[in-house]
Amino acid sequence: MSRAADKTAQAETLSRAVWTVLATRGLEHLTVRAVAAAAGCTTGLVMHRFPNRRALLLHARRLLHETTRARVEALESAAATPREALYAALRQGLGTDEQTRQEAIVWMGFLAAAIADDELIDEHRRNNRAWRDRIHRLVAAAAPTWTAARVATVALALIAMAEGAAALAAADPAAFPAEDQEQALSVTLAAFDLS
Amino acid sequence: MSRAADKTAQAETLSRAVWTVLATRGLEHLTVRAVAAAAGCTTGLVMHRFPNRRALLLHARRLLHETTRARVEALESAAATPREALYAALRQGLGTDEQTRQEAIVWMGFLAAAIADDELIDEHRRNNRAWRDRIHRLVAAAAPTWTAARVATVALALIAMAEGAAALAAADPAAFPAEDQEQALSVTLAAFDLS
DNA sequence: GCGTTACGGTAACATCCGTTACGAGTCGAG
DNA sequence: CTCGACTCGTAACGGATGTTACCGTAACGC
Repeated sequence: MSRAADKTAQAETLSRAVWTVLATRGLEHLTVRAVAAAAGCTTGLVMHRFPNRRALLLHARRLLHETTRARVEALESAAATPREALYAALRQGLGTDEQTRQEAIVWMGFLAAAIADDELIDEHRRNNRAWRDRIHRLVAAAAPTWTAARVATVALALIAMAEGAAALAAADPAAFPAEDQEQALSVTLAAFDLS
Repeated sequence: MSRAADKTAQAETLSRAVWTVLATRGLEHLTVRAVAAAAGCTTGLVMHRFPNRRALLLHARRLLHETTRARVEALESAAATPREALYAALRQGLGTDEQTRQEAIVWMGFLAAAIADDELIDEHRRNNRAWRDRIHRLVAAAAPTWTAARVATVALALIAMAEGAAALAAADPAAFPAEDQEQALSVTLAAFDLS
């Protein structure tokens, strides 16, 4: 038991180290040695916990997915109305503070790494489709009279906007401050009569 | 003269090789040798043309910026009205065909590489700000009665949507087909009364 | 025609990478 | 207490990477 708990705790520590390296040094410096240094251990522990580097990245990717999913679900269940839930879910997907901006950088690093890795790209697609389906469901609940086609189109527009705003803000926080992103989201929801 | 022309032509060939490697193998395999192989030469030519790998990437990044800028300006000057120009500019920023999807992948690869490179991140910011200013100008022309604040907010929403749609489509073309992206753009412009 | 110069390929260099082998230390069962 | 299994750090290996030095060769001025 405690052994198993220790193992998962170590895996989580190493995954967080992967995020740290990815956010601060970028994909090109994401080496096993750099991860070990960020986690405060040696490469021996890393390679004992994961069979190889790809498995390490895949676990870190999945843990990031799980973390953000849990956060969104908490926001969603805390919301009073579907429209509040929709706004809260989209808002956390922007790059409005240091944490979400770093998440966006890590997100993008994984995506760049997924170009040459089938498992990573599969994970990314599964993740993005689940995210789209979630927003789809919230839009449908927020606008019950809409046709399915309009729900799908607006859901796509909304997740694209959140994704793009996060990417823009992650690379240039000064040019895309939090208030501007939130304003853009609010104005767009209002234009769709979803506010 | 011919020497200078040859030099710039070679630099362009090498930059296109950088794009090819970045689009097909990803940032992790973007090595000097891979670029030389894609360009059909050896590393000697590459290192004779550019002082080091970073200069090679920076040149490829700037050439990509210049290429897309020229394409957008051509679309803009060919448009009859500001609203047509706005739609055309945003539409080419989506990931609606193989070329634009590959451009989005390359774009993202450069962004991932820029995390650890000050010159690359500066280039990216300059580029994104110019792009935002262009859309800002087109929105202002398309909606002359709007306040400056609304123009800025809507411009941000629109470039975020285009950027995000391109990223989503580049990673998962099957889930985000061209028609859906175009539909989302059209519907959003209509919601803002810009169609 | 000849010497010079720039061009580009070859090969080497030091370094860093992922991965593996091995050994010291630790914990628990009998 | 002893022995075996497990954990993790150390060190090494083969291979790849960015970069440099060197050398043949083709083009250009005189």
